[in-house]
Amino acid sequence: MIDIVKISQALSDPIRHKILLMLLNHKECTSPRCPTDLVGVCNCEIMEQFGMIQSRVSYHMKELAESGLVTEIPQGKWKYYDLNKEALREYIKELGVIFQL
Amino acid sequence: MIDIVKISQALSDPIRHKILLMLLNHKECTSPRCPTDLVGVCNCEIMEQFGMIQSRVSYHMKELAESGLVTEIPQGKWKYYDLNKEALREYIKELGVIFQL
DNA sequence: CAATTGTATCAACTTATTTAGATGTAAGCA
DNA sequence: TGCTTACATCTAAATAAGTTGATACAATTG
Repeated sequence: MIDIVKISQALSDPIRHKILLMLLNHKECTSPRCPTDLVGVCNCEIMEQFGMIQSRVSYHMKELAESGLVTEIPQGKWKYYDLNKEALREYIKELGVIFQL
Repeated sequence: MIDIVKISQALSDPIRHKILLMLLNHKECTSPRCPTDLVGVCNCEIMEQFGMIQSRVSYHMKELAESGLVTEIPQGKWKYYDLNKEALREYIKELGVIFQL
């Protein structure tokens, strides 16, 4: 079941909002370090894209994952993220239902 | 223009969420103090419904009004609030557009 | 197996949000 | 006009959220 307040909270931070958009439009990670041919965006990309340190990225990705907006895909040492469009769809659907739109 | 982050922020507080639902299902204020036959919910109702002091209600209603989710209707000494469904509709529409749902 | 790499978590700190109580202001009423 | 009522705003305090640097840990690599 969807938690409207929690998802709203996750969406209410400008950086998380940008990260979600990045996940949406992601291309394969070009870093030679990362395994290629994987779905999702890796932490290193997010760090580079926004000039954020690792623990900060980790914190925000955890928030997003706990809200359900993002799916975590651990790959050995690495961790990838995928936008959970279905959660977003349920969120807007639920808003429509409870506010009778 | 809709500010997704700001509206998400407004929605991300449990009390504000409840207030919005109250505005949605409001009936006429039964308090003998208030002028009748007015659209909207008055502050006194919100205070009573949630057992909140006046300054707290004032704070949250300002947040909601500034996000655009709520319309303020001053009536002399009183202030009434109306749920702005159109803002909610634009919010979910915009989410759909930017996240390509 | 030792060194390296990627991520998680912790503790300390900073910043933002929420709350309560006090005070201000303007409208309505005796 | 003076009193009361409804709401706004300010200040201070409490709580929550976000940031950073340090440390821990597990997977990978040489």
